[in-house]
Amino acid sequence: METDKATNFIEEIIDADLKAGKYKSIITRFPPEPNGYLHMGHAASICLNFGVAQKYGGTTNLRFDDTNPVTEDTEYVDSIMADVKWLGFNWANVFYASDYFEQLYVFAVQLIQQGDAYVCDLTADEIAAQKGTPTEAGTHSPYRDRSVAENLALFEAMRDGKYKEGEKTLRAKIDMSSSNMLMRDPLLYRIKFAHHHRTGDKWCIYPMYDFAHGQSDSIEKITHSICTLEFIPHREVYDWLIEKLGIYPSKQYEFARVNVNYTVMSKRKLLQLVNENHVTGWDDPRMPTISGMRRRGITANAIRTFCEKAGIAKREKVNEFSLLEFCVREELNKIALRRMVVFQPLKVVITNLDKEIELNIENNPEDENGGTRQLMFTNEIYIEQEDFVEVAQKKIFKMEVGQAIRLKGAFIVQCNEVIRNADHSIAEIHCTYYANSQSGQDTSGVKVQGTLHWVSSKYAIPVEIREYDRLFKVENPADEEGDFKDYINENSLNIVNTALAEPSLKEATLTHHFQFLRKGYFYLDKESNPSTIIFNKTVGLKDNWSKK
RNA sequence: UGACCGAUGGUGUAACGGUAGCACAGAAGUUUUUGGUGCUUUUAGUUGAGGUUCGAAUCCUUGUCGGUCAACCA
Repeated sequence: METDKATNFIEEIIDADLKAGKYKSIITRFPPEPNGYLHMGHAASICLNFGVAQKYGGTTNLRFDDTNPVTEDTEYVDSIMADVKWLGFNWANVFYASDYFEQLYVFAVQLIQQGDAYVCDLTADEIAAQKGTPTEAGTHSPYRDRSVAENLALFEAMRDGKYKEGEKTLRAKIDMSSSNMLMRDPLLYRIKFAHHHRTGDKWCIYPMYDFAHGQSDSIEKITHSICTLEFIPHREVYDWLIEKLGIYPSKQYEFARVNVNYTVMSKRKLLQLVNENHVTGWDDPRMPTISGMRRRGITANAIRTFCEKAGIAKREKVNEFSLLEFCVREELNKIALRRMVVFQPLKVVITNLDKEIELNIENNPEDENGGTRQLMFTNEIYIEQEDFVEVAQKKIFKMEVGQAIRLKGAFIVQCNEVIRNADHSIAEIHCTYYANSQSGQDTSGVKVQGTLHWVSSKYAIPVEIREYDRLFKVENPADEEGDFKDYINENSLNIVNTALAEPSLKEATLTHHFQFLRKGYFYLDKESNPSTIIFNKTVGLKDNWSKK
């Protein structure tokens, strides 16, 4: 059954289970709560859950863990489904924990009948007080020994809306002196008169996570229920409930959440960034959300590669953002169409050119079948301001008076003269071109000191460029003193609106990824329109030079 | 100072009693009509102390450090 060697401890477990004949095939599930957008941490969980099922010939369910109606919404359901699909995974079924509310109620009644659950009248504060502490045993609720009949009647009355929120709960009768706080008679049901995004106002009692998750797993016959480390203490409750109920014994396994430095990876914190307008939305390109990364131009492939390289383990970890950048560049280098865009234009006049010359330039040197595009070389062009230097430096790759340089895909030009404005600032540069130096058919023999990107002033189109920096100034905002928002990098967005692009970029769509030569990888923003063409910088080119 | 989980280069991850390897990051070189890409080389690691063993990252004991748990959240 197994294809390759297990590459992590989860796969080792599955390997062993399959070999032992414990299961014929496996079923996993990805169980998001629809109360926020998916982020890189979820991507790791998605890749793991769908990945192992694929590898071992099993299936994966998408299950919305929608047991808390006050925070959940269909907006999130829609975005989650879109994100999972975009990442490239297909679920066998879409389920909702709310699909099982009736069954869960029956399970609860069974527990009551077995004497394993009771209705408790204690308030939240009272329950907290009698719960004890990690080093001190708790005390029994005075309602712990109600009769089965009384519990049954009370629980039914809870369902019927006879009590107010907080007035009564259903609790499992386990062990108030357990060293595991979660085993001290955990709540199973609470009363909430809230409108549920799917069941509407049908219910006023809702199961807690502990009484929904494992039961849902069991109903779906999930073989390997993979969750994050913080659920380790829940496993004891998970197993206890399944055993008492006598239902399909799904098993829970835990792995470490994936984090990335210089950002935060919690829905609660990301929600704050959105609500307090530190970013423009869940899909702001600076956000580590799947939708944010997608909008920025990061590909699903790159995210999957990143998750694979980040690996699966049982210890808390923080991955370096540079690993993600590497995965993005590796992918984009292969597929991005090369284009030229000048961010800060400097006019260059080719004084000996009296015609327009049509050029064909390759779309991607890494892709033989990438084809070419047409560009016009004209006697007035723009280069990058910083690509002209007045003071000669050692090892320069720039334009300089008296020196020759190549214009990418076009000709070698000799820089002759700087024309100045009244205030002595540079107005334009005058050059002459070598007619026999055309790219690909150069017979000039002229040595150049580098190659520059350029655009024709006649044909160039204005574009807006949005460049992004890390969202936080510190590696791990959650670990710092005080509020994580104190460490927000207020310069994380830089908008360039002086940029001029080669005309082919008018046709850019969201199916294209671009490399603007010598600038980085860029992707059309969803706010782009024919009158304002906007590109997001996905990631810069690797730069070994500016550091030296 | 309870229970549970964990500890391998800067970061992440392998090794399943038998040569500590890989990737990212860093450094050096090379190629290059992108200071990109490619290619070559290279720096750097087993949490401390004891034990078991011919042999320990791995097994045992113990210390240290980190994380989690006392939401009617998931």
